[in-house]
Amino acid sequence: MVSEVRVRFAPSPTGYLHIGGARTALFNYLFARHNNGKFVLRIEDTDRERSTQASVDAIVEGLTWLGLGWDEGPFYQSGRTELYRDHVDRLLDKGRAYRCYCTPEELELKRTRALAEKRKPIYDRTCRERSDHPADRPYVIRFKSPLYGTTAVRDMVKGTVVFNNEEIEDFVILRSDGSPTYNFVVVVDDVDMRITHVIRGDDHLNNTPKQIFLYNAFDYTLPLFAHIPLIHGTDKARLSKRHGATSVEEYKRQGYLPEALVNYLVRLGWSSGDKEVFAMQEMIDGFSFEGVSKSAAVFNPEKLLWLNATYVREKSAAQLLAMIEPFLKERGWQYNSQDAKLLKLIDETKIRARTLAELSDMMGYYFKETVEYDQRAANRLFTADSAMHIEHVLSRLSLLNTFSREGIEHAIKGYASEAGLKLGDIAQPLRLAVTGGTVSPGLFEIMEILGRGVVLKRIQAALQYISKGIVAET
RNA sequence: GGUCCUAUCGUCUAGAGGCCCAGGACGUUGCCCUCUCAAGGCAGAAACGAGAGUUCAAAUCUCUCUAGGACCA
Repeated sequence: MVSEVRVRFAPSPTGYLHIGGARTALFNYLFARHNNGKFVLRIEDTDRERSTQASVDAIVEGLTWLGLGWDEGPFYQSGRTELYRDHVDRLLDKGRAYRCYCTPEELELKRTRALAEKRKPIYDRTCRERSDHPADRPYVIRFKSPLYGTTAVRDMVKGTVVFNNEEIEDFVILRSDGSPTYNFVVVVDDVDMRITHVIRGDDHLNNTPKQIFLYNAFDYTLPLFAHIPLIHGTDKARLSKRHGATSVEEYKRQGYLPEALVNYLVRLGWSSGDKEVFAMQEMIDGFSFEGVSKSAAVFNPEKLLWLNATYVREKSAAQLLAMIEPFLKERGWQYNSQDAKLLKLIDETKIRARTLAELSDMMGYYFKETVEYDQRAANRLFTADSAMHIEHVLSRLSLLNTFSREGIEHAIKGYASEAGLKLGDIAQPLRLAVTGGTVSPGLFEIMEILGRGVVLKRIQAALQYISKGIVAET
């Protein structure tokens, strides 16, 4: 029987869930699901100074929001110090590690001297064969790295990458304060959690030979590695805060849908032919490392926006209303989830909105008691001439038996043709009167949704506004 | 500085020697539709980093260079 696939996502809780981290999590998740394996969440909180519970919460919430559920964990490294200590002792007993008493000052001196003599600034292994154990001096524990030969990393993305063992020093596995180092802890944890496939950012590729040394020293079987390329900002440097929004939570707040973000992220470094839009199940079914690219990808907010828009469009009005709830609240707008007219308005508006925030903003005229006019548009459209036309339309609208889309259209188009106007000539001033702006869904639909009372009131208000302006001018 | 990774339109990518004077997507330009804005439809501009080599044939293989990135300090 082939052993079960087990992968892990192992973030440090020192900030929010980063876009890059989210994608690493996603690839792990997809690989696990594709292979009916297990996805483990491990919190790498060995850096107690910088790790916070708030950050753990943010990571958990972010993953949950994205729909990347894990099967085991979260496990915390901070609760596993015994295990690490025990493993250090095992290496010591085996003679694969040793205590190093060199002081930081000595090491610094060795380094600068090596640099001056154009040698590699790696540790010179002074303490490697030392047999005394001065009890009163602080020490670190170093791993006895092989002195010659090569180490090959077999990577599912990069292929086989060969490192010269001479390049790799006797690295520290336990600091003088007794805390284990990253490379050591990762190996112990991955073995302990029976991780079969290590999928992580390619910033770890250079660490991998050290980790392979450790696997070998413990006689553990190696996992398979997959080092996925990093995400870059527009300047091709690793994505960071100065490139704009980098936390998953920020995208949530800006009104992006999790499906859209996931879909965007999966296409950043992975492809399957020409397909662009993927449902989660399609990603799971189609995912493999064959389709993962080797080079870093630049994060493109425009494309994410486009994808988000396509997902917004596919949602029903009821779904969208539920989703924009926090956005409406934030704007102080009251609403009723059973409001059929609001649902209708959402249906009319969603095709024009790219985010939930935009969708909400575009419907402001529905919630506000009165509208404020876009000033430039008002100067252009609210003229004495258009006031005259608007007044005629007003009287026709007030005469309608039923204030329906068809009736409204008939009335307005009828007036326009009788007056020898193009529909646009009258529609734009009316739109401005009713919504306060020049951009909206179809005017007749909007009027029907707002209802006779509001429409007539707003047209009257516009007429008043215009007449005031004209008086002021003359 | 050392080691390692990478290199197709502005961006994400397809392409695994002839199907490629390079395909799709976002963005962009023009046109159509149209009450505005979107959406939609149609059309267009836009790339194999450079140089050697291998081969009848190279975006695809090899080497050098260049450029970017990551890691270690």
